[in-house]
Amino acid sequence: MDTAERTPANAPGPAAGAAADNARRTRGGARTTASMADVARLAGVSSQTVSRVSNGYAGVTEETRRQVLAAMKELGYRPNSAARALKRGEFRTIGVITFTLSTTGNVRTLEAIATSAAHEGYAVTLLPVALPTQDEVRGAFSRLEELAVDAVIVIMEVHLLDAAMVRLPPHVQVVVVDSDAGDHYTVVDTDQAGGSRAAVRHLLDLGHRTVWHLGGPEDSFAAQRRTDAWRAALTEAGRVPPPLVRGDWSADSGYRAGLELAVRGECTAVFAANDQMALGLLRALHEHGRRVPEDVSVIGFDDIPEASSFLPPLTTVHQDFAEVGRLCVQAVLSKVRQGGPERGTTLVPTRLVPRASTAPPQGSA
Amino acid sequence: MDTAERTPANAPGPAAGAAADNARRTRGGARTTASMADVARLAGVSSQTVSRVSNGYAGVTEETRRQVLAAMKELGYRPNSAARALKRGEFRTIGVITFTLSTTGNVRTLEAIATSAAHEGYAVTLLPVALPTQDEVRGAFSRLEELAVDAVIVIMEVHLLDAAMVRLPPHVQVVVVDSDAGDHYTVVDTDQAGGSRAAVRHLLDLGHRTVWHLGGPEDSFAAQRRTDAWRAALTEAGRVPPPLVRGDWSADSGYRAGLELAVRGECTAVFAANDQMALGLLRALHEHGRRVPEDVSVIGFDDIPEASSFLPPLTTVHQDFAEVGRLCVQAVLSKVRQGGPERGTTLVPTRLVPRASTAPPQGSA
DNA sequence: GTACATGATGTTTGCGTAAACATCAGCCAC
DNA sequence: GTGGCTGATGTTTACGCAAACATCATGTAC
Repeated sequence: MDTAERTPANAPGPAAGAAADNARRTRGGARTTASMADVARLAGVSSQTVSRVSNGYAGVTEETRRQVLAAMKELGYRPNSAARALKRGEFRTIGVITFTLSTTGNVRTLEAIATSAAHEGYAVTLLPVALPTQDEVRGAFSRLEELAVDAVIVIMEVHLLDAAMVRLPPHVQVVVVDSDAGDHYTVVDTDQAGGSRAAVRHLLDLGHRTVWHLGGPEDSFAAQRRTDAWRAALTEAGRVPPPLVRGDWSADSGYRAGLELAVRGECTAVFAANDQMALGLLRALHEHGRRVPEDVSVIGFDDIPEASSFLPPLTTVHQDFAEVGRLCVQAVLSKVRQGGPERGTTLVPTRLVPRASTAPPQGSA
Repeated sequence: MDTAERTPANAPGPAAGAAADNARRTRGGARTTASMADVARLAGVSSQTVSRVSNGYAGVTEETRRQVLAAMKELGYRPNSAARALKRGEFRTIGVITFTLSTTGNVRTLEAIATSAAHEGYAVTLLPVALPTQDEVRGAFSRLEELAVDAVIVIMEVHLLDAAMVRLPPHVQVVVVDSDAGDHYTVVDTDQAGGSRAAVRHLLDLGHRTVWHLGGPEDSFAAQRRTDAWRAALTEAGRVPPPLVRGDWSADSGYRAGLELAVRGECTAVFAANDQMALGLLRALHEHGRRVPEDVSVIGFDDIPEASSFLPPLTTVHQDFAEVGRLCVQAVLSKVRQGGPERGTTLVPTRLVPRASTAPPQGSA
């Protein structure tokens, strides 16, 4: 019994040796970190007192606290988060499930989530889904089931989530970005409709007869909403929506779509559903000798950092990803804390950023 | 009592009633998930047998296994990872510390890390560092100290890591991306030098007298290495390196630097340290009436997806971020498993992607 | 038939922490 | 001074899991 001869008092005295021994005891040959008990022995207090100091509870003498802190430092003590999580029943971790990080929006949102979460003392665990297939999504969620998270933020179309028939750990709260499922989930999203409307109005106000649209992929809810809003804004203004041209968000797809649009002389204004496609579009127009903005005006969506360096600098709709991320964390944590499954959609406003790719039409009219 | 009439089989019998009670016991009013004990009671076996089934050990009768699985399903049992981690002494989690996710490289590497880690049954926890200041870095690491991770991958300059004087939890293994500190850490990185050399050679082979360089920020090791290799390649070829122009990786900074370069008639070829700066450079050259590639050849680094849609499509050096991420995970897990602190640097090769922004010089020579 | 292996299962224990409860000294009121 | 009362600290316990060990049938060798 190494601890048998411990002198009571408040002070370790001869027991200090045993404490040190214990602190560097091994498990399976590997050095283990010191536990609360080790600190307690070295400081000559009970482990509960160490716990109190560790968690910053009142009711510990300044003297005792100092002693404990010193012991912690000497042993290099750090709380074992597994034990802590087990005891407290929470992990202080948020899981984020997202598709490919190749779109600016997802990345910026993720970054904002991580930053906000850190601020709240939460860690963020990343669950990438390589492909938007049911199997992949289901795989991610089944990994999630075994994962140590208190809440989940899903950055993806909710219909894929439903389609995957995932069952989440029952107590895990979910917030979804990019969806219209506000009646089933808590949703935080950019005001896609408002931004699209602003883009269309901007072009109409410049004097264009109508506005063409280079839309995103069919299975994207965000793309769908931008397209719907484009159509609605035109109809409201009494204009006839031209046929829809679709891309897949990539610059290449924008280029291919642009090849079609470039040969249509009647097309003087295009609203691209994101900046990357607008980039490809600019290239296609350029190659066909159609000047921007003299012959064709182009407006994008997102306001990626490079947009101001396009040729010409791109007029676009700015999204506040940081705010989206912040609101996601706030929403999901309020659900965790209050348990309430508040549903509904929160929209983050957008802002039109006029640059050099839009101008009044010059050829016709 | 729905389960009360269950016949004992191997045991409890009258005790079964308590099982149901316990399975739906509450904690602080909130419903708790079922534990192994609950499953065991319902299945009429010991919790150890449940554990065996849960972990796929042999030595369980098919009959028993079925019963246990059925009970698990009925109760919606999922293993508590905190308890598991506490018991096993490992978290199956890798922490990733990184600066801003606004650079393609970091993001792509992160994504590859997450994917590889998932493959190995590991989760990835993200620790963002908002600003490259010592305080921020130190903050990230102090959060890390309380974090449940077995290993850490650092995507940043190691000198910042050292400067922050961080002490990592002793048993946590580290792998660093983007550094030359292979003698102190395990480093995985792109072959910056090889890629830069290839870029310079490509331009010289086209007949350019020399190659200008639009370098990255001074505090970036990657930028430093690209710059060094550029200089070395020129010197080797007997050319005189022109003065260095620097940006900060952003397209805007490339534009500003481009304004300087555009007015220098003797500049016929530029090697930009990344594609974003190349984009800004293209814009500046265009605005000054200098055609690319006829008057000036431009080559980038990274091969971001948009590079093929630039005006003109950008010749660039392709980085295999997926491979970098994969190797990081492999390296860090081998350290975790073998405990060996193998140091040294692993380089991932690059590949030159010729597109339309480079050509033989036409004006002079 | 006894002894002894084998395989299936049950029992005990402890991981590190923190809540709940217990103790104990000092202090105040009357 | 006796009976609370307060504040500081110690003791017990349980969180959920899985390793280590214990048990107990059954089968098999001689």
